[in-house]
Amino acid sequence: MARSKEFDEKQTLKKAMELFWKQGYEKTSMQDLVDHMGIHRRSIYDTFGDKRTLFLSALTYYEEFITNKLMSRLERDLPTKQKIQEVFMFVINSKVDSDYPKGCLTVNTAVELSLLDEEIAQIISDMFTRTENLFYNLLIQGQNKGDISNEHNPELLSLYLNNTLVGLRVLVKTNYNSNNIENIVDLTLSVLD
Amino acid sequence: MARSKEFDEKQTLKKAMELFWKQGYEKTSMQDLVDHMGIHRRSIYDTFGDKRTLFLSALTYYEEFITNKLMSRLERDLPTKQKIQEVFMFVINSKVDSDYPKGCLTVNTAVELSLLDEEIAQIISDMFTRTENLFYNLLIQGQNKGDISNEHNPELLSLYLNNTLVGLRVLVKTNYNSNNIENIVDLTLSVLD
DNA sequence: CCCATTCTAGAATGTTCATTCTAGAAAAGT
DNA sequence: ACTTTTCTAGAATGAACATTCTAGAATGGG
Repeated sequence: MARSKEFDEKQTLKKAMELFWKQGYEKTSMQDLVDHMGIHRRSIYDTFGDKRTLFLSALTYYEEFITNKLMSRLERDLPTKQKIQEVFMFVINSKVDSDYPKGCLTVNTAVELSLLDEEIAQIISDMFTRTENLFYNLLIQGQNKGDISNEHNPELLSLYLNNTLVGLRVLVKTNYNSNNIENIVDLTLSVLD
Repeated sequence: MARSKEFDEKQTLKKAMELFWKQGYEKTSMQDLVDHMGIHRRSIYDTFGDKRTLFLSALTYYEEFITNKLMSRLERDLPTKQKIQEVFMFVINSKVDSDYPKGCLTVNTAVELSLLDEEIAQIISDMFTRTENLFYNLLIQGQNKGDISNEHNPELLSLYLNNTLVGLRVLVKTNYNSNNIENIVDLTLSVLD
């Protein structure tokens, strides 16, 4: 029937994600995206719609991308506390791992767009809730396994852990001392004892 | 000698601060600033320099403004833990208090500009350090007064409290359940017992 | 009164923005 | 070979951007 697409849609979307991740929504121009995605301006509009729609797709892709990376880190059978530490380390390591920008597109977007775009605000809230659920499930598993005390309230703790993680995803972007960041993780986890 | 300025420089700078606070740096145009500051475009450039310079002034003014508001909340003689709670509540209340935008210009700027502007990254790190010092001083006072255990490490705790506060300043911008936010504060403060 | 300065108003400049367009070449199934 | 779609390339559009300009009115100390 017709000519087939020559670029890989996911791969191209990933390129857009990287740019939004590093620069934010407003700072990233369509020209930047054309240069970085490696396909024609017209192809971007045909495939991904306008800038905002492309951004929404990139945001969704980001969550999938990050979740996959994180989950593969959590496959090993570790004590619950250590699993939770893995989640924190995953965010902090992005400071060293230079393949991707420091920080987190979800937090960046929460800060940049939540007050200005109600639809995006809701998407971001949902994403935070899913992270919270991840902690919640780990804690419940821990209580079932017996390495997390039943005295603890998993619902409260998951809110608390999620908030700490949000904070870290801001601090890793600054010139903040990285020893400090590890100390924050240790102290936060001590609540689980 | 000459005609005197008709506008109050601080008051006009405050207007700029409000706009950057709500919209961020990139999203705020000079036209927005002209409309909101109520002085002529030319007067903005003459008085405050270009957009980035104006932003830096607004950021400095913001810290002064917020610090003053916060300090007046801490004048009363309260137990240390309650004083620290006051600091958290101050941030959270901004969610209800509609005079000013939700969230915090410091955190917003950390997220939006730290990776793109080294000078701003340093300014933001310094601002975070000063918040950390605020906590540190409260904790030392508490240990001297005797209502904070000497077992605690004030340096570690000040990092920890600062990070929690950063997280909250992101979450208050989202549609996140506000009951959750109070629970996070309570659980964070329980570490001080 | 005079002159330096700051105000007002809005036009001008030149760049960059997101988006759409024309125009034709390349592929793939019928 | 024909048709349909997607590709390439780059120009066009019209708005918005930061910044600077001309031009004159207002003000205040000498």
